[in-house]
Amino acid sequence: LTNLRRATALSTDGVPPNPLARMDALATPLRRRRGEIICEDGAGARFLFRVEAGAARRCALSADGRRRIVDLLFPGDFFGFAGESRAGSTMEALVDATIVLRYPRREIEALADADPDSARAIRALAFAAIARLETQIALLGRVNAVEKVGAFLLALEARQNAAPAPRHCERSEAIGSRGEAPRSPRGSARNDGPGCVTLPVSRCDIGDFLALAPETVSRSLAALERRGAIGLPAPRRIEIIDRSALRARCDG
Amino acid sequence: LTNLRRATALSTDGVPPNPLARMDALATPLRRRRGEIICEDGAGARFLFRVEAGAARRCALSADGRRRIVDLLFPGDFFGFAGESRAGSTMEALVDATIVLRYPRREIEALADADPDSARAIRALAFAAIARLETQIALLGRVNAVEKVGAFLLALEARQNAAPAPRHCERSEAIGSRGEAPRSPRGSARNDGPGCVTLPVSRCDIGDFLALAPETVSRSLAALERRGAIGLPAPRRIEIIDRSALRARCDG
DNA sequence: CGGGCCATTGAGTTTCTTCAACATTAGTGG
DNA sequence: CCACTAATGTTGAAGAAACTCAATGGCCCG
Repeated sequence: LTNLRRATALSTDGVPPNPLARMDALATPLRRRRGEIICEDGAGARFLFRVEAGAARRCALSADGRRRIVDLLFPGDFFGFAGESRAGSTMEALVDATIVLRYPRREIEALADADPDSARAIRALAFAAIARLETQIALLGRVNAVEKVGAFLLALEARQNAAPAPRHCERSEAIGSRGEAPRSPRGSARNDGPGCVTLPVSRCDIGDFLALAPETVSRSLAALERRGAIGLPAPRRIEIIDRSALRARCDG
Repeated sequence: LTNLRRATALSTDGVPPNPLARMDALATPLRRRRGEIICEDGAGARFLFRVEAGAARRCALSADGRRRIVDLLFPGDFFGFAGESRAGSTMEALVDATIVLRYPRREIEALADADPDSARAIRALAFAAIARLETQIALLGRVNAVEKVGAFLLALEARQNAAPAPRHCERSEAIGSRGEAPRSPRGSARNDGPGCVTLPVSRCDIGDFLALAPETVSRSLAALERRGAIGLPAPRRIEIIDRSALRARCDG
């Protein structure tokens, strides 16, 4: 995947320079503010999505009215592979100035058939999505609430660090220049400094993600702070002090 | 996916008749008995796997010695996309006469580059794996143990029914003819009749899959039986009597 | 027939959830 | 500039749920 990013960054000529750019030529960019819905229900059957900037959550409503966050999406993450025929499935922006590219599924399939490079890129994205989901399964499989939260923090840090530079600068800048400035005082999904994670989600969201009550999330964070594993300078900012203390109990 | 199966079943000529058969030409069939290891650790980085017959579980050992079942695999299911660099990851047969096809990753990638049909088939398999994992996430997100077990039963029934006929008959029969007979008195992963599921796994396995203690699994099954949702003629056989009673509480 | 694995059931304990109150912060309008 | 409001986060206490430990019985296999 790093190769793909590098190729993207270096592309300069007018011809579609790389597989991702060729795909993006088919895409419709969707710009959303915090809390706004990006797509609903069966849209996943006709479209694929990729987060370009910001962050998003994918939710599913149960019959009992409980909300489940199935996936957290950060820049570079794909979504929509499974067809998503499930009802009550929504995708919402977590921060302001979230940009999601929407690809028509049929055209993407046609592009993949015609262009092996694009097909390879799509496979890589699908495999990345699988890895993401498997990490999530390993997370949910933990027994302890503290372990769940600790592993969640490590996974979040890894994913925020894994997307260091904005890709497809030409496109996202073009969009950003005609909207408001992309800075947001508290909603940034980007990592600020080594060992420091800015949570783009509330305690309640984390709870829906980890199958925990929000109070339990709060208590688990407090417990991790007490034992010196993390620091909590602000509710949405977390310093990861003792990474091994988290990993020791949370390694899968 | 049904189109792929139909095409496979109808193929008769000598030329590699369809994408899956072209992929299978690169595969090494692995035949395992119940409990035997199919692959270990980083093998997923070099290979892809597809279950041909029987059933398998994919496990990950935590640091605390706890075992997590990350995925249950039935005929047609793929595995190995994510590279699986995680240590302590194993894949084991759940029933006798389990056959798994092992594909060299590099050759599969090369085939996908050269043959759009194969690439499309691989995408379809990857998307199916994503759907599988998302179902699993929705399962783990449930709060109640009874709900988890109920949803697990429905998902298991759906997946066992989704693979009605053995694919690639020529190949698996050729293998079966030089081994023992594929019948197994209690290990069949196939559905036996409408609304009846044969569990290929122990209560302990189910617990490792759903993040529950085996006793809780047993109690949940007993509770579902008491409320008339299921019948338990034998420990490994489950009649699904009131599907809506399971779905009402377990719909995602 | 004995041994081991699996499944079930019971009792006690830990953990998490729920309900509630309170603190903090951001946004709003006077 | 300040009060007000709403959303969010924290903390406490009671209850429910699941886990652990333990014992029992069934089944298959040697």
